[in-house]
Amino acid sequence: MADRIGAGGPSLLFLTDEQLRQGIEAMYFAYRGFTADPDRILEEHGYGRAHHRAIHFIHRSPGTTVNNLLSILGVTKQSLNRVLRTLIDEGLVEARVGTRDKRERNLFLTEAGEKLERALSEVQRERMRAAYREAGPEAVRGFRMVLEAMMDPQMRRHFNRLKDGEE
Amino acid sequence: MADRIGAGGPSLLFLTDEQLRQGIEAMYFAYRGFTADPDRILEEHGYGRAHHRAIHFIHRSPGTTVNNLLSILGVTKQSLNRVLRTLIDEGLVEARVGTRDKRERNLFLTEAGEKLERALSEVQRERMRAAYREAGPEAVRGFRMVLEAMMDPQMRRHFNRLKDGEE
DNA sequence: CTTTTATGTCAGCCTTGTTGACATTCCAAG
DNA sequence: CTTGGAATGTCAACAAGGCTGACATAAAAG
Repeated sequence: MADRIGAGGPSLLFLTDEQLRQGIEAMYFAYRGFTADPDRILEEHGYGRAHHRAIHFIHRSPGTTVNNLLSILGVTKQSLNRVLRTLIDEGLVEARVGTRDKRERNLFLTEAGEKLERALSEVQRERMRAAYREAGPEAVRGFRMVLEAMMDPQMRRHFNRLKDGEE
Repeated sequence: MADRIGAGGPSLLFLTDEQLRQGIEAMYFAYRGFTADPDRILEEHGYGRAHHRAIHFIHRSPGTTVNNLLSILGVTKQSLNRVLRTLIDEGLVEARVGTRDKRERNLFLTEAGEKLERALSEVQRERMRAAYREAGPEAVRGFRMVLEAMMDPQMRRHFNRLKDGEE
């Protein structure tokens, strides 16, 4: 015990390599749970996580452009285009030619798109709600703080912009 | 303000759909950061996340079997085998025939394997350390609590078994 | 001896990422 | 008005890493 204190003090025990490694594994296993429920629904429809991400952020920012979506998702336009094409062809997403700049496409969910979005976010929120309830409000604040500190600066900007957009 | 209290009380504000959605987005963006640093190193070596996961858990439990790894990673043996084959062929992993049960293969990292593991976990721990330091010990406890509550029961069992194995 | 288990391997498919090349549309600067 | 460049779409090809199904082998278990 004395040597542990000598190694940095009890207040820094949460920074030991062992603690950090447990945090890494917790992050890995938790993310598996985080995606498990939506994955099941997506599979029924023949979609994947890429479709989920597009649907989520279009729902979140109706009328967003392809470029903005590319910046949030961090993939190539070809990848995103393939996903968007499917969603548009199957009537979940509508792409309206931009009013100000006609080169841009403003993306919206159709009624069918909104319906799938609700189904996906419902199960994901339910898992989050159960975890939040079990851990309590104080833990949730800590959870949010650590996650935000873990983001790349550019992702943090996107995160905060989305957050502040609907306060 | 009064209607918010009426909607469930101030202590439950962390369970509003808006709060839950922010938690979902935080999880998504943070996971991107979480994997970004190892991904860069892996790319230099021509490996992917699947190799990282195998290396991590073999390092974590030297002598583990293929079956145990399958159960932790939740992929098919064909998928895992492809990754292990590469790692064995390139001299990062050694597969010794089991002593007790000769059908089993006990997996170990070679010196080269341990070296890559150190490089990968170093950058990942560094990001985790920075986030932990910024958020503080209380936040880290909350972070861990929420993540653990978010896991599927089977993953939580794996997580706790790994955790207790090296206390 | 037969069955089950642990593992490996081959073939083929899917999603989702990548790069490169090229067409179209259209704003904006000259 | 013309032209350059930006935003977008599209086609082709490729790779990683999931998946399923089928089959082989060795060894443990009954």
